Amino acid sequence: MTDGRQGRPGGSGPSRPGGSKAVTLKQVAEFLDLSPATVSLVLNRSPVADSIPPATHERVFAAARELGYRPNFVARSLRSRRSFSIGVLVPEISEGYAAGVLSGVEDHLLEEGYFYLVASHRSASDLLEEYMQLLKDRLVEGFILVNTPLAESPGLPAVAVAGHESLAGVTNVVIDHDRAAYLALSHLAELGHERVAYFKGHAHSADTQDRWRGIEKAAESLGLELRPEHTLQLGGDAVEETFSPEEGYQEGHAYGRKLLEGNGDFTALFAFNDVSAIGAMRAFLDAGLRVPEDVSVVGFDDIQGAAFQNPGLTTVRQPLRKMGETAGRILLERLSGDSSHPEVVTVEPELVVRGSTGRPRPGSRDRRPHRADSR
Amino acid sequence: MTDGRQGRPGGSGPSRPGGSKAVTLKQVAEFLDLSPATVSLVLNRSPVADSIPPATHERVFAAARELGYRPNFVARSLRSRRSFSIGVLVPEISEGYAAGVLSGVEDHLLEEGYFYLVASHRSASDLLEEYMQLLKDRLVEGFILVNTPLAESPGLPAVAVAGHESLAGVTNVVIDHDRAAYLALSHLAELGHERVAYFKGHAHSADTQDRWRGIEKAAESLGLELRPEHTLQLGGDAVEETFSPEEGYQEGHAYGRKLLEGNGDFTALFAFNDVSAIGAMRAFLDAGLRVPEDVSVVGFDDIQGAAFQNPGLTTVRQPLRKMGETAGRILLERLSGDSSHPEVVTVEPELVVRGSTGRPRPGSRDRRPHRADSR
DNA sequence: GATTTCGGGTAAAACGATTTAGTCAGAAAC
DNA sequence: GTTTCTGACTAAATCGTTTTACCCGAAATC
Repeated sequence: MTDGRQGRPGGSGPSRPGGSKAVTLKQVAEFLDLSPATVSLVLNRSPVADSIPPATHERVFAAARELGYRPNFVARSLRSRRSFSIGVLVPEISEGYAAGVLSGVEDHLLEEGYFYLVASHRSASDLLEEYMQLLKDRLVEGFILVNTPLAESPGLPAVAVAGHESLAGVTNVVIDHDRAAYLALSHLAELGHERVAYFKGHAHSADTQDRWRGIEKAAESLGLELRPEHTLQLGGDAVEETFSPEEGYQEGHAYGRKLLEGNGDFTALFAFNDVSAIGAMRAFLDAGLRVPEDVSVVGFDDIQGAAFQNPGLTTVRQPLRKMGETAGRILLERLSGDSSHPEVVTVEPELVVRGSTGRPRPGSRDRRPHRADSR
Repeated sequence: MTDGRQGRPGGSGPSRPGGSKAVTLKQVAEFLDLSPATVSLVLNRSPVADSIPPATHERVFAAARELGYRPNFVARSLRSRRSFSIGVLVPEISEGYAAGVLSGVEDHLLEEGYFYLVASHRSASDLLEEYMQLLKDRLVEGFILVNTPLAESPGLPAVAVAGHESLAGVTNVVIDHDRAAYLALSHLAELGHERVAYFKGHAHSADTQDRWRGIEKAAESLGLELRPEHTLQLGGDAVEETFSPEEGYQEGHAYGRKLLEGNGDFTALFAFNDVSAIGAMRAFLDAGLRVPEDVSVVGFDDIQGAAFQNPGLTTVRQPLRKMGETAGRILLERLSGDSSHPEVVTVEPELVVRGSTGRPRPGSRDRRPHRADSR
């Protein structure tokens, strides 16, 4: 709790509709024939007020309630130099990722009496800096940076979600990629798959590297072989560009076909994200393969559309809400004086099994496109 | 622009990293050997400062820049009783609808120097009221209510997006349902469809009624017949409940089957939203019908997954961003003194044609489930 | 030469809290 | 009967602006 202070006037209190000005501390004091100082000390449960008798405490609270006193937040902010607000920077708020994380952030903050100000920087670093400055001007007490690359330490406590760099003083909340890779691959291995193809993410993304390391470890521990010809890097030479879902889908479709054009000797695909998985799945279906009978497909993220595919996409869900909650919690802990903070916190992904994965066909060694009757 | 005031210190200005306190107006004044009043008047381009010679103006600006002066936002707020913030209330921020609208809201507000505070009330009216009060405490200058039912007038200027009621003093930004219905139905009519089935929305939603009226008008003007046996109401008796996408999909699937169990004499479906459209599309495919050859399907919303269906879902896109922008613009206009405001503003939907619609089969009059070979 | 008008400012009162350093009456200690 | 404590408060500074009501010397007007 921030501090249990300032009991909220009960729902029954007078609500001062419209016209009349808000009640100030001074008015409460006059009403009680006390000084504003006393009223303030009592309402804030200051230790200094310990010597004030219980009867007075009660009179003060009763008056505050009766008059519908609500402390002026701005005045209080000015004096105490606290805003009970934090700044959240995201690439774009309408994106599913950012929105999911925000939901978790909000949950925790509002409970503790904080609000947050959001700004979408649309991956423009000048905008990012400008917004950070504006937020500091507004006295935010800390930052949460969602998927936002940062050149230098912000001057305030900060927590990054899926941060790209590790920066001094910034805690990074990330998904446990090792675990994610293990969940996906052990699921496939248990079903009997031995030859799995992969889409790697775009070259410059931090996620790409971490995830790939996770895949290497998991493959090793599960006895799966990683073959270069089964590994396609999405995006090719694109330099950390933001792709629209549409493009991601197209890319997945193209790379799915590309996989088939290789020696095709694989029974499952672990894609880098859901959109490319869906694109690839479509390419396989178009080529007359059946999913999951001929090829199993696993995605990553669990976007909205994943469940509505035919078959539904098996995928590794990122616990966005939880990541947001964690980020919010850690930031608030730091704000209330906990100067020690971990450099990185991982959260557990979750495997969502749907229809796109199944056992490989027994004799699928030399499989080739199997013409389905329909289409 | 809010007011061009307070030239931002150029990027080259001293940035006072960490330690040293922020520069105050008083310090600037002392540095210049002027009074704080003068400096304030000049920096704010007050008309009172007209009598101050240009040379002094320049000295003041130069000093402000050089010292890296940034006005204390909170102090200014306290004095001027303005916060340059607005409160946004949404059912749940991670929902695609709210996030899309927010994106538009943000766009406009940030440009004008405003920030916004969001609170998700999760459709609990007590939470809603509590948050509104907390936001008022924080001196927000107005509200934007996204898809949020309101019992009584908030005490501040407000704009609702997809508001359920029309409330005094609250402008309602809604999609033009008449136009939306016309877009969808004229597309189907042009393709040659004559018998169209409908999913109506849940009974208690305002959208349901408006949309249905739009459908009636459009059907009439296009010479389409509305048959009761082709009209299914989603949700049955559910009382304004929030359904998860999963449930919506299931419902669409069930109702799609229900349609087929009727006399089945329809060649197209106009669903209430994308999830139910996708569910129904799946039901049709499961039943061996082909989309769009046997049945065309049109959705509503254009959710993320709509494009990734097979076939891609033709749908009426709600211009969420634009609705947010409009809401933001109208609210700011009201805040800058424009007391006249429309009661309702409609924005134009957009038809997105994908693969799920096509010409009906010529002799489809007496069609019955056509068993496809696969499945 | 006395009055008015300007030009170029400034003093000081808000805004509404928080908080430190007292004050002041009465009880306790000596 | 002083002195010393307490207990119960309060005065006033402070946070950093904004803004109204002056002020004062010099030029213009009568």
